[in-house]
Amino acid sequence: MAKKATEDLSRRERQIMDIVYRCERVTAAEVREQLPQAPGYSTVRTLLRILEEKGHLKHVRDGMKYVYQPTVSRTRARRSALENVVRTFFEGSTEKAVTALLDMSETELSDEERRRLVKRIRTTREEGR
Amino acid sequence: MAKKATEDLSRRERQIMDIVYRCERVTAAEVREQLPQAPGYSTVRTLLRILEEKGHLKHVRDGMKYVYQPTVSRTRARRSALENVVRTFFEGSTEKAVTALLDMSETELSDEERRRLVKRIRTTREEGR
DNA sequence: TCGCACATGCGAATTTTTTAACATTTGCAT
DNA sequence: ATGCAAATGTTAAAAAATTCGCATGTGCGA
Repeated sequence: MAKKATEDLSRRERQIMDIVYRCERVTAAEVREQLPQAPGYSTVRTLLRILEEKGHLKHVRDGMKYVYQPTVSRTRARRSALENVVRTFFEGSTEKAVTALLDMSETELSDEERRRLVKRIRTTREEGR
Repeated sequence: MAKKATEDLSRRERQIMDIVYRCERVTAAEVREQLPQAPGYSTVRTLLRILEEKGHLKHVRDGMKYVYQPTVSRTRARRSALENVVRTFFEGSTEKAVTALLDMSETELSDEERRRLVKRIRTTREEGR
Protein backbone atom coordinates (compact mmCIF):
# COMPACT_ATOMS: atom_id res chain seq x y z
CA MET A 1 0.00 0.00 0.00
CA ALA A 2 1.38 3.37 -1.00
CA LYS A 3 1.87 6.15 1.49
CA LYS A 4 -1.19 8.21 2.30
CA ALA A 5 -0.43 11.84 1.72
CA THR A 6 -2.97 14.62 1.65
CA GLU A 7 -1.14 15.66 -1.48
CA ASP A 8 -2.55 12.76 -3.40
CA LEU A 9 -6.21 13.31 -2.71
CA SER A 10 -8.61 14.62 -5.31
CA ARG A 11 -10.85 17.57 -4.52
CA ARG A 12 -13.83 15.53 -3.36
CA GLU A 13 -11.67 13.05 -1.53
CA ARG A 14 -10.07 15.84 0.41
CA GLN A 15 -13.40 17.41 1.25
CA ILE A 16 -14.58 14.10 2.57
CA MET A 17 -11.47 13.46 4.62
CA ASP A 18 -11.88 16.87 6.23
CA ILE A 19 -15.38 15.94 7.26
CA VAL A 20 -14.25 12.61 8.58
CA TYR A 21 -11.51 14.20 10.62
CA ARG A 22 -13.94 16.73 12.03
CA CYS A 23 -16.53 14.18 12.99
CA GLU A 24 -14.30 11.17 13.63
CA ARG A 25 -17.21 8.77 13.03
CA VAL A 26 -19.63 9.32 10.16
CA THR A 27 -22.10 7.57 7.94
CA ALA A 28 -22.43 8.12 4.21
CA ALA A 29 -25.54 10.22 4.77
CA GLU A 30 -23.77 12.45 7.28
CA VAL A 31 -20.87 12.99 4.93
CA ARG A 32 -23.27 13.91 2.18
CA GLU A 33 -25.00 16.53 4.33
CA GLN A 34 -21.75 18.29 4.97
CA LEU A 35 -20.31 18.24 1.48
CA PRO A 36 -20.34 21.54 -0.37
CA GLN A 37 -22.60 21.27 -3.44
CA ALA A 38 -23.57 17.85 -2.22
CA PRO A 39 -23.74 15.20 -4.92
CA GLY A 40 -26.08 12.21 -4.86
CA TYR A 41 -25.98 9.61 -2.14
CA SER A 42 -24.69 7.04 -4.55
CA THR A 43 -21.79 9.27 -5.41
CA VAL A 44 -20.78 9.72 -1.81
CA ARG A 45 -20.77 6.01 -1.30
CA THR A 46 -18.52 5.47 -4.25
CA LEU A 47 -16.06 8.01 -2.93
CA LEU A 48 -16.07 6.47 0.51
CA ARG A 49 -15.31 3.10 -1.00
CA ILE A 50 -12.45 4.56 -3.00
CA LEU A 51 -11.01 6.25 0.06
CA GLU A 52 -11.21 2.97 1.88
CA GLU A 53 -9.44 1.14 -0.94
CA LYS A 54 -6.71 3.73 -0.84
CA GLY A 55 -6.33 3.14 2.87
CA HIS A 56 -7.49 6.47 4.20
CA LEU A 57 -10.66 5.19 5.77
CA LYS A 58 -12.00 2.10 7.40
CA HIS A 59 -15.54 1.22 8.34
CA VAL A 60 -17.36 -0.81 10.93
CA ARG A 61 -20.93 -1.99 10.73
CA ASP A 62 -23.43 -0.37 13.00
CA GLY A 63 -26.66 -2.24 12.51
CA MET A 64 -27.36 -2.00 8.84
CA LYS A 65 -25.08 0.91 8.07
CA TYR A 66 -21.40 1.53 7.79
CA VAL A 67 -19.69 3.97 10.07
CA TYR A 68 -16.51 5.36 8.61
CA GLN A 69 -13.43 6.47 10.49
CA PRO A 70 -9.95 7.67 9.55
CA THR A 71 -7.29 4.97 9.57
CA VAL A 72 -4.79 7.44 10.93
CA SER A 73 -5.15 8.34 14.59
CA ARG A 74 -6.41 11.75 15.51
CA THR A 75 -3.08 12.53 17.11
CA ARG A 76 -1.08 11.68 14.02
CA ALA A 77 -3.50 13.48 11.73
CA ARG A 78 -3.31 16.59 13.86
CA ARG A 79 0.41 16.56 13.96
CA SER A 80 0.67 16.10 10.25
CA ALA A 81 -1.80 18.89 9.55
CA LEU A 82 0.06 21.29 11.80
CA GLU A 83 3.42 20.38 10.34
CA ASN A 84 2.10 21.19 6.89
CA VAL A 85 0.75 24.55 7.90
CA VAL A 86 3.90 25.48 9.76
CA ARG A 87 6.08 24.52 6.84
CA THR A 88 3.93 26.15 4.18
CA PHE A 89 2.91 29.35 5.90
CA PHE A 90 5.35 29.94 8.73
CA GLU A 91 8.72 29.02 7.28
CA GLY A 92 8.87 26.09 9.66
CA SER A 93 8.75 28.29 12.74
CA THR A 94 6.52 26.94 15.47
CA GLU A 95 6.80 30.14 17.41
CA LYS A 96 5.46 32.18 14.52
CA ALA A 97 2.54 29.82 14.15
CA VAL A 98 1.69 29.98 17.83
CA THR A 99 1.90 33.74 17.79
CA ALA A 100 -0.41 33.91 14.80
CA LEU A 101 -2.88 31.63 16.55
CA LEU A 102 -2.88 33.87 19.58
CA ASP A 103 -3.27 36.97 17.44
CA MET A 104 -6.31 35.72 15.65
CA SER A 105 -8.12 34.63 18.77
CA GLU A 106 -7.41 37.23 21.38
CA THR A 107 -11.02 37.55 22.30
CA GLU A 108 -11.69 33.85 22.17
CA LEU A 109 -9.20 32.64 24.73
CA SER A 110 -10.40 32.69 28.28
CA ASP A 111 -8.18 33.64 31.20
CA GLU A 112 -8.26 30.03 32.26
CA GLU A 113 -7.01 28.89 28.89
CA ARG A 114 -4.26 31.48 28.92
CA ARG A 115 -3.14 30.37 32.33
CA ARG A 116 -2.93 26.75 31.21
CA LEU A 117 -0.90 27.68 28.16
CA VAL A 118 1.63 29.65 30.13
CA LYS A 119 1.97 26.79 32.54
CA ARG A 120 2.42 24.39 29.67
CA ILE A 121 5.18 26.42 28.07
CA ARG A 122 7.04 26.61 31.34
CA THR A 123 6.64 22.94 32.08
CA THR A 124 8.07 21.88 28.76
CA ARG A 125 11.03 24.13 29.24
CA GLU A 126 11.89 22.42 32.47
CA GLU A 127 11.42 18.99 30.96
CA GLY A 128 13.49 19.89 27.96
CA ARG A 129 16.71 20.25 29.96
CA MET B 1 -15.15 36.69 -9.67
CA ALA B 2 -16.14 33.85 -7.41
CA LYS B 3 -14.73 33.39 -3.94
CA LYS B 4 -11.37 31.71 -3.66
CA ALA B 5 -11.62 28.81 -1.30
CA THR B 6 -9.02 26.12 -0.86
CA GLU B 7 -11.96 23.76 -1.09
CA ASP B 8 -12.35 24.49 -4.75
CA LEU B 9 -8.84 23.75 -5.87
CA SER B 10 -7.98 20.61 -7.77
CA ARG B 11 -5.11 18.42 -6.67
CA ARG B 12 -2.44 20.02 -8.83
CA GLU B 13 -3.75 23.49 -8.19
CA ARG B 14 -3.48 22.98 -4.48
CA GLN B 15 0.03 21.58 -4.75
CA ILE B 16 1.05 24.63 -6.69
CA MET B 17 -0.58 27.07 -4.30
CA ASP B 18 1.28 25.43 -1.43
CA ILE B 19 4.55 26.00 -3.24
CA VAL B 20 3.65 29.58 -4.01
CA TYR B 21 2.77 30.26 -0.40
CA ARG B 22 6.01 28.71 0.76
CA CYS B 23 8.18 30.66 -1.66
CA GLU B 24 6.08 33.78 -2.05
CA ARG B 25 7.71 34.55 -5.42
CA VAL B 26 8.28 31.80 -8.00
CA THR B 27 8.81 31.16 -11.67
CA ALA B 28 7.23 28.35 -13.63
CA ALA B 29 10.50 26.44 -13.60
CA GLU B 30 10.81 26.73 -9.82
CA VAL B 31 7.28 25.52 -9.32
CA ARG B 32 7.97 22.58 -11.57
CA GLU B 33 11.04 21.57 -9.58
CA GLN B 34 9.05 21.37 -6.39
CA LEU B 35 6.00 19.55 -7.69
CA PRO B 36 5.70 15.90 -6.70
CA GLN B 37 5.85 13.70 -9.79
CA ALA B 38 6.64 16.80 -11.76
CA PRO B 39 4.83 17.06 -15.08
CA GLY B 40 6.21 18.79 -18.15
CA TYR B 41 7.06 22.46 -18.19
CA SER B 42 4.19 23.17 -20.52
CA THR B 43 1.80 21.63 -18.07
CA VAL B 44 2.98 23.77 -15.21
CA ARG B 45 2.52 26.87 -17.25
CA THR B 46 -1.01 25.92 -18.13
CA LEU B 47 -1.83 25.40 -14.48
CA LEU B 48 -0.31 28.70 -13.49
CA ARG B 49 -2.41 30.44 -16.12
CA ILE B 50 -5.54 28.74 -14.84
CA LEU B 51 -4.78 29.72 -11.27
CA GLU B 52 -4.28 33.26 -12.41
CA GLU B 53 -7.59 33.26 -14.28
CA LYS B 54 -9.30 32.00 -11.17
CA GLY B 55 -7.79 34.85 -9.21
CA HIS B 56 -5.47 32.92 -6.93
CA LEU B 57 -2.26 34.16 -8.48
CA LYS B 58 -0.89 37.20 -10.21
CA HIS B 59 2.36 37.67 -12.05
CA VAL B 60 4.86 40.38 -12.82
CA ARG B 61 7.45 40.34 -15.56
CA ASP B 62 11.05 39.97 -14.54
CA GLY B 63 13.09 40.33 -17.67
CA MET B 64 11.76 37.69 -19.99
CA LYS B 65 10.04 35.55 -17.40
CA TYR B 66 6.97 35.75 -15.23
CA VAL B 67 7.24 35.74 -11.48
CA TYR B 68 4.12 34.51 -9.76
CA GLN B 69 2.77 35.54 -6.38
CA PRO B 70 -0.38 34.82 -4.36
CA THR B 71 -3.10 37.43 -4.68
CA VAL B 72 -4.01 36.95 -1.04
CA SER B 73 -1.67 38.48 1.49
CA ARG B 74 0.52 36.22 3.54
CA THR B 75 -1.30 37.34 6.66
CA ARG B 76 -4.72 36.47 5.34
CA ALA B 77 -3.52 33.18 3.90
CA ARG B 78 -1.97 32.21 7.20
CA ARG B 79 -5.04 33.08 9.14
CA SER B 80 -7.24 31.14 6.84
CA ALA B 81 -4.99 28.09 6.92
CA LEU B 82 -4.90 28.09 10.70
CA GLU B 83 -8.64 28.54 10.98
CA ASN B 84 -9.14 25.50 8.81
CA VAL B 85 -6.82 23.32 10.82
CA VAL B 86 -8.29 24.45 14.11
CA ARG B 87 -11.81 23.76 12.90
CA THR B 88 -11.04 20.43 11.28
CA PHE B 89 -8.65 18.90 13.78
CA PHE B 90 -9.14 20.73 17.06
CA GLU B 91 -12.87 21.18 17.34
CA GLY B 92 -12.40 24.90 16.96
CA SER B 93 -10.29 25.18 20.09
CA THR B 94 -7.32 27.46 19.70
CA GLU B 95 -5.94 26.36 23.00
CA LYS B 96 -5.85 22.73 21.90
CA ALA B 97 -4.07 23.68 18.72
CA VAL B 98 -1.47 25.71 20.56
CA THR B 99 -0.91 22.89 23.00
CA ALA B 100 -0.44 20.43 20.17
CA LEU B 101 2.05 22.74 18.51
CA LEU B 102 4.00 22.98 21.71
CA ASP B 103 3.90 19.24 22.20
CA MET B 104 5.32 18.45 18.83
CA SER B 105 8.16 20.88 19.07
CA GLU B 106 9.41 20.73 22.58
CA THR B 107 12.98 20.36 21.51
CA GLU B 108 12.69 22.92 18.76
CA LEU B 109 11.66 25.92 20.80
CA SER B 110 14.47 27.88 22.36
CA ASP B 111 14.23 29.46 25.78
CA GLU B 112 14.11 32.81 24.09
CA GLU B 113 11.14 31.78 22.00
CA ARG B 114 9.35 30.41 25.03
CA ARG B 115 9.87 33.63 26.89
CA ARG B 116 8.45 35.66 24.04
CA LEU B 117 5.39 33.42 23.85
CA VAL B 118 4.63 33.70 27.55
CA LYS B 119 4.97 37.43 27.33
CA ARG B 120 2.66 37.50 24.35
CA ILE B 121 -0.03 35.50 26.08
CA ARG B 122 0.03 37.79 29.07
CA THR B 123 0.04 40.93 26.99
CA THR B 124 -3.01 39.92 25.06
CA ARG B 125 -4.84 39.14 28.24
CA GLU B 126 -4.32 42.62 29.57
CA GLU B 127 -5.35 44.17 26.28
CA GLY B 128 -8.39 41.97 26.03
CA ARG B 129 -10.10 43.54 29.03
C1' DT C 1 19.74 41.20 -39.77
C1' DC C 2 19.43 36.32 -38.79
C1' DG C 3 18.81 32.70 -36.05
C1' DC C 4 19.08 30.57 -31.56
C1' DA C 5 17.69 30.18 -26.85
C1' DC C 6 14.20 30.81 -23.80
C1' DA C 7 9.62 32.21 -22.54
C1' DT C 8 4.80 32.35 -23.04
C1' DG C 9 -0.13 31.14 -25.10
C1' DC C 10 -3.36 27.98 -27.16
C1' DG C 11 -5.79 23.88 -28.41
C1' DA C 12 -6.68 19.26 -28.18
C1' DA C 13 -5.79 14.41 -26.63
C1' DT C 14 -5.50 11.62 -22.57
C1' DT C 15 -6.34 10.44 -17.97
C1' DT C 16 -8.61 11.00 -13.74
C1' DT C 17 -12.41 12.32 -11.17
C1' DT C 18 -17.09 12.70 -10.41
C1' DT C 19 -21.49 11.34 -11.01
C1' DA C 20 -25.59 8.50 -10.71
C1' DA C 21 -28.46 4.58 -12.51
C1' DC C 22 -29.28 0.03 -11.44
C1' DA C 23 -28.64 -4.46 -9.10
C1' DT C 24 -28.07 -6.70 -4.77
C1' DT C 25 -28.25 -7.52 0.15
C1' DT C 26 -30.22 -7.34 4.77
C1' DG C 27 -33.29 -6.44 8.73
C1' DC C 28 -37.81 -6.13 10.27
C1' DA C 29 -42.73 -5.83 10.58
C1' DT C 30 -46.86 -8.12 9.08
C1' DA D 1 -42.47 -16.44 4.64
C1' DT D 2 -43.10 -12.03 2.12
C1' DG D 3 -42.54 -7.46 1.00
C1' DC D 4 -40.85 -2.96 2.10
C1' DA D 5 -37.31 0.13 3.52
C1' DA D 6 -32.76 1.21 3.90
C1' DA D 7 -28.15 0.01 2.95
C1' DT D 8 -24.46 -1.37 0.03
C1' DG D 9 -21.78 -2.83 -4.47
C1' DT D 10 -21.04 -2.35 -9.52
C1' DT D 11 -20.50 -0.33 -13.66
C1' DA D 12 -20.31 2.92 -17.04
C1' DA D 13 -21.30 7.56 -18.82
C1' DA D 14 -20.28 12.52 -18.25
C1' DA D 15 -17.45 16.10 -16.63
C1' DA D 16 -13.22 17.93 -15.07
C1' DA D 17 -8.43 17.94 -14.59
C1' DT D 18 -4.06 16.99 -16.44
C1' DT D 19 -0.95 16.66 -19.84
C1' DC D 20 1.82 18.18 -23.65
C1' DG D 21 2.76 19.43 -28.69
C1' DC D 22 3.17 23.14 -31.35
C1' DA D 23 2.72 28.12 -32.50
C1' DT D 24 4.17 32.58 -31.16
C1' DG D 25 6.86 36.30 -29.23
C1' DT D 26 11.34 38.47 -27.56
C1' DG D 27 16.11 39.53 -26.49
C1' DC D 28 20.75 39.01 -27.89
C1' DG D 29 25.10 37.74 -29.99
C1' DA D 30 27.47 36.61 -34.45
